[in-house]
Amino acid sequence: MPELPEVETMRRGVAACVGRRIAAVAKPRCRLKPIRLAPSLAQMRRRVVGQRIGAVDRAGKRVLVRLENDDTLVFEPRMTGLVLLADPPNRQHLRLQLVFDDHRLPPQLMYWDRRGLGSVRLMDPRAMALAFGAGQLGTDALKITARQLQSRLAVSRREIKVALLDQRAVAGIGNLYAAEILHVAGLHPRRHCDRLTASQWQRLHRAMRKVLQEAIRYEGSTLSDGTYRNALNRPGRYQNRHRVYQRAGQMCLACGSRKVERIVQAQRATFFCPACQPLKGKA
DNA sequence: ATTAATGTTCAGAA
DNA sequence: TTTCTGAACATTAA
Repeated sequence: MPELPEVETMRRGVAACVGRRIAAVAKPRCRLKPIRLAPSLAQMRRRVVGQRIGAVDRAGKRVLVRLENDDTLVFEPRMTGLVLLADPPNRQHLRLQLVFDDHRLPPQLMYWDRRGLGSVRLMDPRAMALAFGAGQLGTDALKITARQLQSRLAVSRREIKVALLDQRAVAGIGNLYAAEILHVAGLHPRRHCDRLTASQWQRLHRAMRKVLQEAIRYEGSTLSDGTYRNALNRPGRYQNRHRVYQRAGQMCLACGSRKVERIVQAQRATFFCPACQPLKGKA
């Protein structure tokens, strides 16, 4: 479930390999269905081998490894993908290796993906502009202003929880952090965007920054399945600080008066406190 | 043994 | 145009 805090944590870890040169690209043979890789391994080799890594950036929930020749390797972890510099959780789900030409440690950059829904794509500047520019990906959740957030979302008639997941409106928020953010903001997940006041948009914006920055500080959330790991294969610690996510039936930590509830929106679980997050009124 | 649940993105439909 | 639905995949829990 890598969302903005997890992907940002991966990015920071992977940035340790800036300046190193790629000597080889390998796809470990696994009997699983292969992940989406573009272009073909042979073509990717031709364009990547010999290149030095110039920078490591993030766009929403994707890790961008910039090469000297202006190509970019785009890692999209989706559900269970990891970008690693060290020791993957197992051999079985290792999908791609980029081996460095020096003899320093760690020796390689890896893409690991248990479910294999993610992808690794090599894109030139034109492809990058096409994929990330012009309304494809919204402003990053940590860069957007309260005013921008309101103007992008307030026209929608959707429920706020569902709208926050739309990456074209604001980039980086997923199911877990949408729930946490709305709890801190004191907004019911079923509130409709076009019914929020300016001060509620401000509260939402504040809550969004607070939760995401806090989660980055704790290096993201590793849920009970233990899948998410940072670039050094270490788990995050933010799961211990969740206010509502996956806490259905337990007392709300903020008010202590009501139990956290679980509902389904857009076919996904939503968690919230009915006391802290009223559906109607100013709150 | 089967089925549901997990959560991100995209194609295609409403 | 906007919003909704189901599929992609692997694994675990019920």
